[in-house]
Amino acid sequence: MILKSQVEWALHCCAILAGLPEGRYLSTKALAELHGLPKEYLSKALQSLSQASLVNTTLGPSGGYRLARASSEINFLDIVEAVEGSARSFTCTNIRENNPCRAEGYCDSKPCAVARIMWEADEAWRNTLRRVRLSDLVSILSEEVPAELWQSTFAWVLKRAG
Amino acid sequence: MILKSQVEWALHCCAILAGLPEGRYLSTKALAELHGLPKEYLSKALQSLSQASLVNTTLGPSGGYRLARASSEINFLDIVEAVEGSARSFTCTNIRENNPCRAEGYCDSKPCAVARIMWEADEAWRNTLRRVRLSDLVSILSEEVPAELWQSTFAWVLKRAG
DNA sequence: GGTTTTCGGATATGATATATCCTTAATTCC
DNA sequence: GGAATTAAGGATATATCATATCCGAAAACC
Ligand code: FES
Ligand code: FES
Repeated sequence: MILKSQVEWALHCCAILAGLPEGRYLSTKALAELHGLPKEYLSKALQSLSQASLVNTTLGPSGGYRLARASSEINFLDIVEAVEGSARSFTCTNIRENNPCRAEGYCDSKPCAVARIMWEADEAWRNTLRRVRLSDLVSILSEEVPAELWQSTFAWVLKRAG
Repeated sequence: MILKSQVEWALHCCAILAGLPEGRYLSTKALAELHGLPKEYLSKALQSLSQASLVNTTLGPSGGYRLARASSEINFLDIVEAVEGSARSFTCTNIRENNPCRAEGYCDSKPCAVARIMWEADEAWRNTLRRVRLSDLVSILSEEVPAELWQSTFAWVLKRAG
């Protein structure tokens, strides 16, 4: 059970977009360069964010991506589910139905106990991600990343933001 | 991020083994038949349980599997990790290192904030699974499964247990 | 009109999950 | 001792999914 690397990419990109001044856009090219990622493939992750309405896009030479709402209104789960999908990690294939002792036509009323427990764990994972806002990540980063690097990075970004 | 179906299989098999009388073994063949699963492939899941020391095995005509310890001493995480592995679902590929603004040779002191948050969610998932014992599942099942089916199933199992 | 950009579709490649087969060694039963 | 049964593990095949690249269309900017 491994999340795709697109999840990491999307999170880092959102953190950068969160620092963008109102109304400016940042292109896939800039985001790919900044993170050392394949531009074409990163583009797919950004498209997922766009389809989930987490970011707005515009075309043309000064186009690119920006957050669709305030970074305090976007949480980690929004981003993770945008690229990873919202399907549960555990799927019940109902093998209990194959029990040869079961009466013909017998139908279970509830989802089975095994699945319910696994789904509970899934919910705990989701709840943790739901509680962390993108703005929280930005706060942490702005404290942890050396001030010099933090500033030069946003200077670099602003030079490329349309 | 999808768990393999072996996880479901292992959980159901453990629930059955938990109902086995002291010292008896149940073969892969019986477990596969009971759940309608490919015997050879289910065998791989059971081997994983064996390598994790969750079950004991014995060879020969009356051989098979039994729990290595009491069902109250085995939790869901034990079983899930036995077949799924214990690697974290999120891996930090350190793309922050690719930032062109970083000074040469600069080395980060801690794991990055993104990874720490994702790992926290992972821990929440694991903790939930850790809190549920195999004996808890058996209790739930014994209440939920119709008494008739529950009894006939264990009669079926006992007839095949060596 | 030419350039730059997002978007979607097509396609290729690699890794992993799923599944089967076969050999070996241990155990039971006769 | 010999035959039958079983788990363990290696080899292999197939399907699905993650990763990655490429291209054409449409939109925006100059
Ligand atoms: S029948 Fe297996 S998890 Fe529901
Ligand atoms: S650098 Fe991306 S998660 Fe650590």
